[in-house]
Amino acid sequence: MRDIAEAAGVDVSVVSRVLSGDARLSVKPDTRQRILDAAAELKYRPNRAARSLKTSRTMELAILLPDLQNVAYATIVQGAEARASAAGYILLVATGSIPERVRMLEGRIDGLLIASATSGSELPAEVGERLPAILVNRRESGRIPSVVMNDREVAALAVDHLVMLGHTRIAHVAGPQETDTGRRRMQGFAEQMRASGLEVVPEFVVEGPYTEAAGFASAIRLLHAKPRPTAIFTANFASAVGVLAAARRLGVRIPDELSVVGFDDVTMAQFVDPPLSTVRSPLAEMGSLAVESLLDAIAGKDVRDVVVDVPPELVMRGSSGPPPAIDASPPEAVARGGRTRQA
Amino acid sequence: MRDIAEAAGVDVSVVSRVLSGDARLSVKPDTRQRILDAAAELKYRPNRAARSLKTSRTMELAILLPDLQNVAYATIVQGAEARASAAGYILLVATGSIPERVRMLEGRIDGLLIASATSGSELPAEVGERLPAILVNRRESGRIPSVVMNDREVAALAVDHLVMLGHTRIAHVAGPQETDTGRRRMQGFAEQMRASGLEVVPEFVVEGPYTEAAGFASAIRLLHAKPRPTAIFTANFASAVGVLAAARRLGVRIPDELSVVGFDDVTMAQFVDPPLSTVRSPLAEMGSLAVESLLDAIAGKDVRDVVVDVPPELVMRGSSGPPPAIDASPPEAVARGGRTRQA
DNA sequence: CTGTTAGCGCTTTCAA
DNA sequence: TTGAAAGCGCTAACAG
Repeated sequence: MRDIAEAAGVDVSVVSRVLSGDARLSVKPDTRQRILDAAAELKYRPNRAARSLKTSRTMELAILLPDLQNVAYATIVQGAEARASAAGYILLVATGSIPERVRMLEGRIDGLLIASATSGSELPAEVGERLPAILVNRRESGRIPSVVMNDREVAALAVDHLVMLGHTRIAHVAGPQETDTGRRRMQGFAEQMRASGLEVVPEFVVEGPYTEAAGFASAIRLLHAKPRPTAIFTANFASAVGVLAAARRLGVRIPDELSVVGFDDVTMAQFVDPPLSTVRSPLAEMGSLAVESLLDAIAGKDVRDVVVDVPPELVMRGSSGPPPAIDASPPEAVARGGRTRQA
Repeated sequence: MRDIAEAAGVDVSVVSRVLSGDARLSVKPDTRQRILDAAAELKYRPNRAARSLKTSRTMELAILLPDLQNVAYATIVQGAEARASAAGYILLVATGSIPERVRMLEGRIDGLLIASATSGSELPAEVGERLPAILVNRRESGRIPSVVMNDREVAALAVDHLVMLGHTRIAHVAGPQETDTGRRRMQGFAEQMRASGLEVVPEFVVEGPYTEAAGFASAIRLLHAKPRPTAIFTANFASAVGVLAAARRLGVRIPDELSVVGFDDVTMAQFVDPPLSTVRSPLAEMGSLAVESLLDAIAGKDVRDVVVDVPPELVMRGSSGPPPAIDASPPEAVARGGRTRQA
């Protein structure tokens, strides 16, 4: 920068003003141009450390993820990354233990997005205080504002789809109930069941981690129930894959004997067997809005909880259909039974 | 830091030495303790920007990924992240256009891992020069050292498995031939075919992107060939999923009529239909070694290309088996045909 | 073993 | 519209 000043015949402070893109043009166009030329000539590259030291801003954000393997988070990150870039920020992606990561990130970032599920109070004190933070895809009572999608509505849409098809014995392979998404999706399931005049049978709700293995195990249990459910709504994609595998293992045909609807419409959903009907949720939008909130928080505005209001869609594929005939009309069956006894 | 110095009754330079964990203990234990206590008391947090400005090191690395959706890269990142953390570095994960990302990362990181496929020369000049860099999972003639796994060997293992099962008409759903992994896996395929005395039929090698859709399309083509292959080796997991879907679509039974072997043993492999036989490759090790090389490069050592030497494993599941009877013994069939004609 | 000193490269008052 | 000057917090010679 000193070199540029010299080359342009001005003071470094002027160079700084020009190169920082200071909008108020208290610089003669001629001078500005000379500086710009000199900078290009000398291939000037700002020293971020010096700039950070002076401004105490790093222009870096970070997002803490539970797991890089979960493709749903990849989509959230895409949305967040796009928004962050647009605002001139770098987005750092990290996984692992929250306190440990916060300790390592501390001082290197201007703000933190937390998408990891935490068991409550393990957030270091500085998070949300000295370090602006936003919870993504989860809410928590406490000082940190959140950005979530309307999981209940999305879940309700799935249930509604199954109800419309004629299902009445609908089960739910739920996510971990210590996670906020797991709870809200289950709530949406239960609410929509009741709203449709259906009972939430306790044995038809099985909780487990968001993994294929857990989905598999849960479905095995559900499919051994008598009578068994005619439809299963799973709280994420991996679980749905597990459910499909379980049905296959037990020889339960989909969708003839069992309908399955998943959560989050990932690319692979259309390539599994059968192609998976899913509800599509606004993951990218959530990431993008989370960054927006975070930028507000950094700017010192006070930030409220946000619920992404992009309406979910249902993508119907081969894994859902009407319930098996005998189940489609249980009242008739009962009636016939009655008649039989009368006869 | 000044406050600590004051509280401990020493100079800030001593504080700096103690808190930087300077190994050479040219500090009286007593003094050291006083400083440590004061630091804890005052909740001292180092200012990274100031430190970076002085040392011109940021203790941050970055890895550039083609795509966050590809779970194989998630595993590479895990390995890299673990190694980086152990060395006190933060690992930044980024995707997108290389030149653009490099521009944004420039000055914020001490080194760069490049796992994105690039079409040749689009690497900015500073990469590998001012900014130490290592190519991960791909090689390229040029100034940047690489860390790769032995893709040829891994691919050969898959072919060998199929040959041992008795297959002779083996096809390959190859990755993009403009990527290094795509080329090397195809090479491994071809070499092992020849080593097994089998011919590489050009129509049995179909190239495409590493996606489900491409795998699907390639398999449709392969399965329309006459005679069609009895086995398909795919260059990644997503393609294998596409191949399974295609076989299903055409009513080709797996493994009875067609064996499928995938590349990269991801969790989901055991939950698809049928469970996918795969070769397991040393992804995490590759990530870890890549960071190791990068640290060497940062330290100014000269770094050579590395090939991860963890031997691959074959994980046999339901998608591979002996070829259909008529194919298992083509010589016999011919012989019988001969006899018939003789009769 | 500890203190003195200079300065990393930049921004930002303040004064001219 | 430009220049002078101070200093962000830390490290690393070097001297004592």
